[in-house]
Amino acid sequence: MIGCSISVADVAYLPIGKREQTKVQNRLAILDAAREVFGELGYEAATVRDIIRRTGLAAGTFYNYYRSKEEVFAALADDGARRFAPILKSLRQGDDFDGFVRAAIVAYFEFMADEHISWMARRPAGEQQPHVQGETPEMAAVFAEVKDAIEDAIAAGRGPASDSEYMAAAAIGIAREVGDKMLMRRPIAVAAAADFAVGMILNGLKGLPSGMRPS
Amino acid sequence: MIGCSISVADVAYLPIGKREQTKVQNRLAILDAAREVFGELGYEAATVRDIIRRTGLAAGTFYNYYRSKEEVFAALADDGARRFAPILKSLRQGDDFDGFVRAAIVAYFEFMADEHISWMARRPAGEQQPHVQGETPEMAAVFAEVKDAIEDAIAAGRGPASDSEYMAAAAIGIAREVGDKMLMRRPIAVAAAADFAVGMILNGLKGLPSGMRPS
Amino acid sequence: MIGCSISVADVAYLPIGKREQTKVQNRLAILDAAREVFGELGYEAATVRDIIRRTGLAAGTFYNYYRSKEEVFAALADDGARRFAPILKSLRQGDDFDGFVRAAIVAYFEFMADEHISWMARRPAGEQQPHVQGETPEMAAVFAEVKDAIEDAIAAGRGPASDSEYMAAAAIGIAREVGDKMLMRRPIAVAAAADFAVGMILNGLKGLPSGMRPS
Amino acid sequence: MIGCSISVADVAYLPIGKREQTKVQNRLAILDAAREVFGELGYEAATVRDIIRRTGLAAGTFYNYYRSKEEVFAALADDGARRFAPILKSLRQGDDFDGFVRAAIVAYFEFMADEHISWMARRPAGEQQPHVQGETPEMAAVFAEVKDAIEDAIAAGRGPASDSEYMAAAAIGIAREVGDKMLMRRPIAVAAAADFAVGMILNGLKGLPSGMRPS
DNA sequence: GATGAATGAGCGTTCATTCAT
DNA sequence: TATGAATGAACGCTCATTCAT
Repeated sequence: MIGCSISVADVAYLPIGKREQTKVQNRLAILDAAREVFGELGYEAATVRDIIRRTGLAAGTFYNYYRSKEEVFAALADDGARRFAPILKSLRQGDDFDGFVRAAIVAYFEFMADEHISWMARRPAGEQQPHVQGETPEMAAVFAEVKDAIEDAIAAGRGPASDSEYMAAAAIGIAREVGDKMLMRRPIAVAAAADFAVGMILNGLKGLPSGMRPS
Repeated sequence: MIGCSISVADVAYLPIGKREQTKVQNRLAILDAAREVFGELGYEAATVRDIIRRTGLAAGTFYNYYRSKEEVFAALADDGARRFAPILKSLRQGDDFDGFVRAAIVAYFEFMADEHISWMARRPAGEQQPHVQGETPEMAAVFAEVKDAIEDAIAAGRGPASDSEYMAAAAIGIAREVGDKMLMRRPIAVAAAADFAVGMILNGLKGLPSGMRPS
Repeated sequence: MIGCSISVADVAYLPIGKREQTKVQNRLAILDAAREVFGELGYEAATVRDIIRRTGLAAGTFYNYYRSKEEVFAALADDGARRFAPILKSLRQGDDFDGFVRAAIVAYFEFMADEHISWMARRPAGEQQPHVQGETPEMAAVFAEVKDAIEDAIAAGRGPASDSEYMAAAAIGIAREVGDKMLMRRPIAVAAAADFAVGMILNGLKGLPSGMRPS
Repeated sequence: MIGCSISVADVAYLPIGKREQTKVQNRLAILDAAREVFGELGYEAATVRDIIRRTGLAAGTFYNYYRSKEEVFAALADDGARRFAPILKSLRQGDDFDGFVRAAIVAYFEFMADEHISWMARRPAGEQQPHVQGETPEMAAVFAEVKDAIEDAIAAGRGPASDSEYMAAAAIGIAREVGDKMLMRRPIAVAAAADFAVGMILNGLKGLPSGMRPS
């Protein structure tokens, strides 16, 4: 399990008074609500009102924690990136390119799957909104991190010697599109999707084993 | 040169009077403004009033031409798809998979380049907006067409036998990301980008010729 | 048959050229459309656009004939009053008060019934709008005329000697309310309604014959 | 004195803080403004923005209290009906028809007079709008109540045996028209107007005492 | 005179944000 | 600090009216 969503322990690791406890809880309530709203409506359609409505807090309280929709979005994204950072760090160090690619893809896909599952699980059973978009700010942020890592690795010459910018772009494109498809299948098969994506990145369509079929 | 953006001549081949001319001009002004706004803000963030403001027309005038943001967006997208249709049609017929992929990518990249150039050219020199997203509705529509074509071809078993949904997704991801990068380089080198993308799709990073470098 | 709706003959009784013919027709088209619209939507909800839409004429053409919704409403009302004038005139002359009241009520009810029937008849069969209001400007104008006549007669001392303003108000109130109910029954029974209203005006509830029942 | 219009004391019997006071004041300001606007322009012509403008509040504030023109109208009408309910209740019980009619008319006229006086009084001296229609939602609601009562009584056979629908209509017509005239006289003489209306309903013009004259 | 597109004020409503409590 | 009503800019859209054709 790579990522776990924000919890009180993440933020309040020091002895705290009643007041701070409330502050932390409010902050978490806002973040949770925001994640849901962004995931359901998408960034543009989401409004601050949507978020505060879901927290049960007063409108003004939101602004004690974040100054705008942008800021709470960034906070979520940062959280995703922060949780992903250790995994990513280890990736940047090895010098086996194939292994690096595989590790990066696996890490990214696992993160996505975890996020997606925990996000879906949090929704009440009978309450299936029709307009779920499915990408949380965390996923977007982690994607950006993976993208940077791949670009760095390729630019640093750890991969084949070709147009490094295009190479990174291609790898990223594969990761994003195959990752999205992966989330739409049941069960979510991270390993299979990662195998596919890595094979595709390294060897293209022609290098794929002919037996692969959707599970 | 595959597509050329809408011009007065396309629509008003029989200009009879001033009234008709103004109508055509206004329609084009709205379409141009809408393309810009969608390109800069994205579909969700764009508002009808943004479009109106950029035309300099009165608010009510917009509604003489289109009933909503959706409708003007659809008009732009349809135009892109319409101009792209003939090229696409020829693509779907051959049965050489490699050739098909190459043709599809080349067609898509050429369309993007044309659109991008004409879009950029239409902007006044000193007026470089900072928030340009760069994807017009036309590009989005054409991308969707190419995506369908690739998915169809792969699902029809014209490519290697593997997980066809993932295969299509991977090819699409490469096309989109490499295409976007291509537009950011000067000069815009369609052939080189297409070579890269096709090589990547078919043979992956490892199959790339080692000499490719950004021009 | 007391009233007949406006016809070409009413307005254009002189030899006329083609152009005048058109002008008359347009004017009538506008008046007819306006009557329908006012009858269906009521004065407030009706818009100039509703009227011109129904004529098939251009928007600007309306303003060659009337300057506003108010003006075309007034024209319809005037027409009603004009057609009703002769009947009313004869009423004002006799000196038998009971007879005057009966004649006034009968004339008013007959006018209403005619208008209502011809207005209903003009609507296409399958096209029963749900929001019909049922009072045309003509009816309103004729009602105002009858009101004046009754007020004049009572103020002139032709009726019982009491508070003449209240007397007229009471008579008017009866005429309006009973008249409206009359229009809602099928068949529309003018004579019976008039009998009732006259009896009520002259002798009150206690003077009514006990056998009267809705037909 | 039957009704008295809404006052702070009615609603805020336990004023706790400034917030609550302001809320009550705003609600009343909106209701007062709405009553004026409806009285002057009529329900159809009145707009939410007319009401807002007259309160001096911001546009959005209206929607903190009422969701629409319909809702604020209903609030006013409900208030009228609510204040009138006890009087009406007692009316429905007796079985002396003449007494019932008198009581109903008196109650209605007294309510109208109170409303009218308090409404006029609330207007600044120099500010006599020309377009006053004079019927507030409260009056309309109470009129509707009286109408129901009379229709019920007559339909129940408590009056003379004749066409009960027409009978009720006639009585209602008298009440409305005579009541309106009453409001235009100074001083407003409720008893005299009621005497007149009752006499008229029961015995018609011919049964009126000959000495009645406007005071 | 007829046309019908252009105009811009105005409508109902929502929203991010502020600030007195 | 939390509250939640007040604010007013902005939105999508309609309308009466004008005026070049």
